[in-house]
Order: sequence, then C-alpha cells, then structure tokens
Amino acid sequence: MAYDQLLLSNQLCFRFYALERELMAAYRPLLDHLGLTYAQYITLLYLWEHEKATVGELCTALSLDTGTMSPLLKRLESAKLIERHRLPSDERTVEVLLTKKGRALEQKAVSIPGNIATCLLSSDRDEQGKKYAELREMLDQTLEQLKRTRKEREAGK
Amino acid sequence: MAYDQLLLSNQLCFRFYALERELMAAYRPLLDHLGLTYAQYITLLYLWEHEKATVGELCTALSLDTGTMSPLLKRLESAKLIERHRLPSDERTVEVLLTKKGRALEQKAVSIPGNIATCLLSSDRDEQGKKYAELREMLDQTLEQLKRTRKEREAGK
DNA sequence: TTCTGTTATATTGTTCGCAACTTAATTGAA
DNA sequence: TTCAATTAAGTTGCGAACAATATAACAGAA
Repeated sequence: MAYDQLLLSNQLCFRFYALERELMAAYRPLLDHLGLTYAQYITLLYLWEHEKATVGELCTALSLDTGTMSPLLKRLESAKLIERHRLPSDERTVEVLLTKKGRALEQKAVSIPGNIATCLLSSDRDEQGKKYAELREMLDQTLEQLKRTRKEREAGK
Repeated sequence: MAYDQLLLSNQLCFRFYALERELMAAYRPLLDHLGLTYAQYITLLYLWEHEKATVGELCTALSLDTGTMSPLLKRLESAKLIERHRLPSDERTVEVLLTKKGRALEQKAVSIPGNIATCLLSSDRDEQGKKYAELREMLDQTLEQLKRTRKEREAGK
C-alpha cells in the first residue's frame, strides 16, 4: 500500500458518511417548511407514488426496519398525514393510507428535488446531466456490490 | 423534465442515504469485534493519527457538533480508551488523549479498511484502483459543492 | 383440532445527530 | 478595572436507526 489506510483523509467511507450528513443538512431547511424529517419525506414519496402500502412494503422499499418505521408512522399519523388500519383478510398486516392532508402535501414538496439538485451538482449547466448520470451509476454499482457482499457473508456465516 | 423527480427511484439523494446505511451495516460486525460504533471508530482514527486533540478539533475534523461529541467522548472515556482534561492555559478547552489501551486498539483495527474495501469495490481486481479514484473524486467534488451552496445560503439569509 | 413454527408489526433500550440552551472561562472595549 | 460579548464544552430533548425481544395472527403437520 502506498499510503496509510487508517488515515481519515484516505477513507472513502468517511466521505460517504460526511456527504450523507451534509446532504441531510441541505434538506433540513426545505423539509422544516413542511414539518417533515427526511425519513418521513421519503416515506411520503413512496405513498405519493403508490397511494397505499403495508408497513412491510415500506420497510423493504426504504431499507428500514420496523423499529424505525413503526414510530415514524405513528408520528405521521398524529400529524394527520396518514391513516393505519389492519387488513381484515390478515389481521397481522397493517395498511398505510394517505389522508387528504397527506395527499395535499405533495404539492408543497414538488420544488424540493430541483432545489436539492442545485445544491448537489456543479453550477455548470452543461456538466449537470453527465455528472448526474455518472454519479447515479457509481452509487448504484457500489450499493449493489455492498448488498452482494453482505448476503454472501450472511450465507457463509 | 423527462421523468418524475418525486419518484424515489429517480432520487440521487436516496441512493446516498441508502448507501450510507448499507456501508455502516458492513462496518458493524467488524467494529462490534472492537466494541466500537462507527462514530467512535473515526474519533479514534483521528487520535491514532494525531495522538491528542481538543474537543473542538475533533468536532471540526469529523463535522460533528458538541452535542454528539461530548457524550461520545464520555463513553470512550468510560471504556478507558481515552482521557480528558482541561488545559491549564485555557480552562474552557478540553484536551483528549489516548490511553495505553486506546493506543493498543489500533493494532486490532488495521484490518478493517481492507476488509471494507472488499465489500465496497468490485471483485475485478484491475478495476479497483480506477474505480476507487473516480468515486473519491466524485464524492469530494459533490461534498465541496454542497458545502459551497450551504455557505452561500447561510450568508444570503 | 391442536400444537409448532412462521410471519407482521410493535416495543424497549442504546447510540447517533442536531437544535437550542446552559455554564464557565476568556477577551476586549469603555 | 469592569462588564458586555465571545468562545469552548456540556446538557436537554427529539427523531432517527437498529438489535433484541414481545405480541398476536396465521399456516401447516400430526
């Protein structure tokens, strides 16, 4: 190795960690305006797209476990943005539905992705499309690789 | 726009968010072995490199605030990995030092970066160096852009 | 039908991350 | 010298995030 892997400045992972938090800091003022956290926002993104979902569906789609999702949904429910009820066909399953208020919030959220893209990408307009595609490609590849390794290790253990 | 920006599957930010957590999941079993969390690990990385630091220095280097760092240091201290004492020259400032036990832990941590690199990068050996450099470059650029925008907005507000 | 194992969700307990606030020490201007 | 402003760290409170556990409903075999 040509350099010390234990140096913070050489760590790819620390970059991901720092970047993720800086990104959340960019979202915060925009989401504060809607009274949402990022986790709540992406939960609503899923519901705006699908109208309804079970708790398990949401956990899978957002890669969160029920220990995160259950209290989060409880808070969205007390904010009157969603409703929850158990399915008659299977009383174990809880279905999550948007309320009218929750559906209406989408209109206030439409400006967020564009706003964040401005923070995230270079101000050079010509570069943006290319950079976006490259980044997306790399992130997808890296995420897939991580998941693959995790499954291998879980299987082998 | 050619597609819906509010679709979760189109969101660059969700990729960062999901990737960061998948990465932490890769670290967890390795760090459990040392009895550390990721935040504690990078705090020790900084101390292994610099031997000692003030609380403010650590906050700046890791982009964490004192509300995160103070209790974290308290836990590292009760684990006997660090010591804290106020500087005689300025009683406001707290200096953090590694204990012998904290210094010794570095030897158990040396295998971690290589292990994580295996999870993170493709198994194609030839591709690794190139991919690592590209990813690093993109992350650095994106992080810089985010910080730049944040400062502009803070100034303009 | 009954018992066993599985599935879906919720709860508990710990740490992180951050905003807002507190405390105490230092600085600097009047 | 005095006192108001600043600085460094710690505390409080809340919402993630996750492991471990609990609860309840369902599914299948005997």
